[in-house]
Amino acid sequence: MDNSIKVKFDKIDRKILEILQANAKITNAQLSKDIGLSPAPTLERVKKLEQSGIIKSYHAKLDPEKIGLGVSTFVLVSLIGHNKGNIDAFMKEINQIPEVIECHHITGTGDFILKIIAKDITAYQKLMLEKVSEIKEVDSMQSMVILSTFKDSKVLPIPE
Amino acid sequence: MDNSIKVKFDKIDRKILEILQANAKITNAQLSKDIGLSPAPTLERVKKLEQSGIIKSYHAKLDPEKIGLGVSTFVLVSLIGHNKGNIDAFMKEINQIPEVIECHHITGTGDFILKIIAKDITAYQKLMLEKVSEIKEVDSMQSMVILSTFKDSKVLPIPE
DNA sequence: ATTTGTACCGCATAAAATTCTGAAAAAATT
DNA sequence: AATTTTTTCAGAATTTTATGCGGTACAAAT
Repeated sequence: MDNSIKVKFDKIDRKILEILQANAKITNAQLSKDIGLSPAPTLERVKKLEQSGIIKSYHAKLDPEKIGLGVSTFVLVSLIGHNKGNIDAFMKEINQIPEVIECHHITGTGDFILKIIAKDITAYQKLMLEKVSEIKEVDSMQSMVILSTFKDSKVLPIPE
Repeated sequence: MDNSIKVKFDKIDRKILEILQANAKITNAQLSKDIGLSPAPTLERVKKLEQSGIIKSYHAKLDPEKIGLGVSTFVLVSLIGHNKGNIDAFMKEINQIPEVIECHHITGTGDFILKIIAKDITAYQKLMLEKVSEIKEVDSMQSMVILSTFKDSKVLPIPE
């Protein structure tokens, strides 16, 4: 049995997705030229991709430095227990901390990996001590400070 | 001396940035209502934020599952040497692998952390064996497979 | 061969973005 | 405190873009 949600899209749709991932602000007219269709069916395809949930949302990407966010980190977090209750409680706390941009449940070293962004090291330390460490389900943490980012692509490689 | 690029923005700009991070497809008319200005100055502010580089770009966010990307991982990579030449060579190779979505230079355990996305475990293994491991500057690697993602916010917390 | 459905185009219209002009507010200067 | 200068704003006009609507071609199925 196959429970996965299948949404089919062809070569043209794939091209649309690639373009919109890289540049969501392109006009429909330009997009239609790039993919070799007229504007009407182009827009129709985009709408379908949105409705089907293949395109989830559109976002502006900011320059962290320019808005005063100088420190980004990954944090490996181990919980004291691995039962559902603990994980849910942990997640609830994490969701209330806007500086925690990502939270993934992972295999391997720790239980979770977080991506955190803060103004500076001082603000980061404060955040970790007063917010993250305070979550009672948290056992140990290991921080990895990002020294520089070489690649941060918003374009996923669509298979086939 | 302060070499950082200072770009000032006020409370209204901050609100614009928050909104556009969460929803880049909002119309200028609606955005202007949300922030309490008329369309003309609202657009002017957005354009300035774009020109100053505070807003870097706009992107469509896709559903990885629905485009057939079932496996995401973080990989800690140690290089055999830490000199600039090695790092540059490594970066050059990494940039040619579209499945590597992110690459950050970090402190701590390893030298780099990568975010990789692939169709399935088989494709992931193949990618790691034939592409990533083959980079001669790579010493050791440690993979962390993402079991589930609880938070993946595109909204950075703007300080002040 | 006929039907049925799908995807396309071109055009008309609606909506949105953008530009322009002048007024008001804020900041700086005297 | 008054004046000048600069910045920011609103409203209307214009341009650009998105959207909706037949109508047509093509493909698959009967």
